[in-house]
Amino acid sequence: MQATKKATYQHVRDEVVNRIQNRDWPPGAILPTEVELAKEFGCARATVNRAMRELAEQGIVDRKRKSGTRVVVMPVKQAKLEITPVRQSVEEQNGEYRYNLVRREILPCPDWLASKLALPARSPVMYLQCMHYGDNQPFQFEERWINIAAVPKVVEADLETLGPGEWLLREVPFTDAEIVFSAVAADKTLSEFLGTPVGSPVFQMERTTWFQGQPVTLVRFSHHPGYRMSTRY
Amino acid sequence: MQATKKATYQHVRDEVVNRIQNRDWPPGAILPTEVELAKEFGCARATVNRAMRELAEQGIVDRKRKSGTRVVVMPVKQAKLEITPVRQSVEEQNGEYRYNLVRREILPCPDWLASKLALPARSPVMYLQCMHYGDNQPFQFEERWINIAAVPKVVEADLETLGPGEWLLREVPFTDAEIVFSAVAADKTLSEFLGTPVGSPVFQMERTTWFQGQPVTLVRFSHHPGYRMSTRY
DNA sequence: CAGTGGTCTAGACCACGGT
DNA sequence: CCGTGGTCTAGACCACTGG
Repeated sequence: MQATKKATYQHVRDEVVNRIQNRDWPPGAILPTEVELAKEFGCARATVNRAMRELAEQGIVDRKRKSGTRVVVMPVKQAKLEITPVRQSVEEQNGEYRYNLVRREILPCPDWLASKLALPARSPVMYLQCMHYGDNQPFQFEERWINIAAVPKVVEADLETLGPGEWLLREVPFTDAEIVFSAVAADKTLSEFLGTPVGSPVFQMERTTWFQGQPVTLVRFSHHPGYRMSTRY
Repeated sequence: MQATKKATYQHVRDEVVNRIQNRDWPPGAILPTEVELAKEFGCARATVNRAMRELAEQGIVDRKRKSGTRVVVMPVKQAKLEITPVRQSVEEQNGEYRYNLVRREILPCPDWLASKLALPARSPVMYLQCMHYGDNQPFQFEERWINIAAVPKVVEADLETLGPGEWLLREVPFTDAEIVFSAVAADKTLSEFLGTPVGSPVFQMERTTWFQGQPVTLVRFSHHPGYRMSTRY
C-alpha cells in the first residue's frame, strides 16, 4: 500500500486527486491527517502540507484546523482568464497587427464616469477611441477614459504608435481591476468601425483599474462579430 | 534597513510587491537571490522561497534557475472566473430560483457533436433543454448534450427537480473543461424562452467537459438580455 | 483542552541552464 | 562548471476551533 518510490509533493498531490476521483474518498469525506499521510507516503509532513495546500487552492478540498481536511462536495470550478494586450492576442493567431488612434481629447469627466470611479465632478479625463486590426480586418474597437490626475504624464504621451493599453501597462503598475463581460447590440459607431450591421451582437469587455486605491482608467473593448473568448481548466 | 519585526512569508511577499510597485525594482530588473533576501529579512530561505513562488504564480515575477528572479515587464493579468451552478448565482443575488425541464430525449449523436467530442458517429446522447428563472424572470436557457456512454446512469436520473448541471456535478467528477464565451443574436427559440426580440444580443457560455479524457457533456447557456458577467483581480 | 493545520527553521541535495 | 532556484527533511512552535 505504501507509496512505492519517490515522495515528491506532486506524487502525493496526484495520488490524493486520484483517490478523490475514484471515490476512495467520496465528496464530503474527511481525509487522513497530514501526519498520517506523511507516514503512509514515507515523507515529511511539510511535503504533504504543500500537496494539500495546492488542492485547497484549487477548491478540491477544504481545510480547517482541528476539523481536518474534507473533500469539497460541490466544487466551484475556477477558470483562469488571461488578459493579454490586443497586439499579443492578434499575433498569437498569426495575424498581422495594426493599430490606429481615432480620437483623443481632454474633457471634463462625464457624470456617469465620475460616479463610477468616485472622481470629483468634472475632473479632467482623457478620452480615446482606437481601432485594432488583425490582418487588416477589424478586430476590436477600444473606447477609453483615463484619469489624468492619476497619470499626468499621459497628456504628453505619444499614443499614435503604441496603443494606450500598452503605454499604461508600462507606466502605471495598476494593482486592482474589475472586469465585466456582456453582449450588446451594435450602435452606429460600432457598426461602422467593426463593419457589422447596426443591431448585430457585439461581445464587450469593460475593465476598470485602480492603482493603490486611485482610479486609473476605464476601458471598453468591443469585439468583431464572431469573436469568441475561450479558456480551459 | 533590515526588516524590523516578523518575517512571515506574507511580510516578505508584500514588501517585495511594494518595492516592485514603487519601482525600487523596475520592470525587467533582477531581484536579489533567495539567500540575500533571507539575510536581509532575517528569515530562512524557505520562507523567501514561498513568498517568491506565490509572486511567480501571480505572474508578477519570472524565475529561472541560475538566471535568478526578474520583474516581469508586461505582466499577463489573470482573472479568475468562478463557475458556479445557476441556482447559486441566482440565490446570491437574493433571487428566488426556479427551474424547468423543457425537453429530454435520447438521440443519435449529430455529426457536428460527434466531431467536436471525438465520439463515434451516431452514438447515443441525451439532449436536454432547460430554463432557469430568477424571481420568475428568465435568467438562462440551457441546452445540453450528454454522452450516455460516459454516464449511463443519466437515463434513469430524475432531472425534473434537480437540474442536469447539479446532477452531473454530483455524479461525475469531471476533470477538464473548455469554455467559450460569445455574443450571438437571438433566434426564434431563444427569443421565446428569454422574452427578448429575435435578433437581440445574447451572452452565451459554452462548456465542454471531460472526465479522464472521455467526453462527458457539452452545454450551452444563453443568458437573459442585460446579463453581465463580472470578476475582479 | 487537545487535535489539526499553518508556518518557520537550518540544513541538505538536486536540477536546470548560463558562462 | 557552478550559481540559482526547487524541493525535501526533521523538528519545533503557533493559531484556530471543535468538543
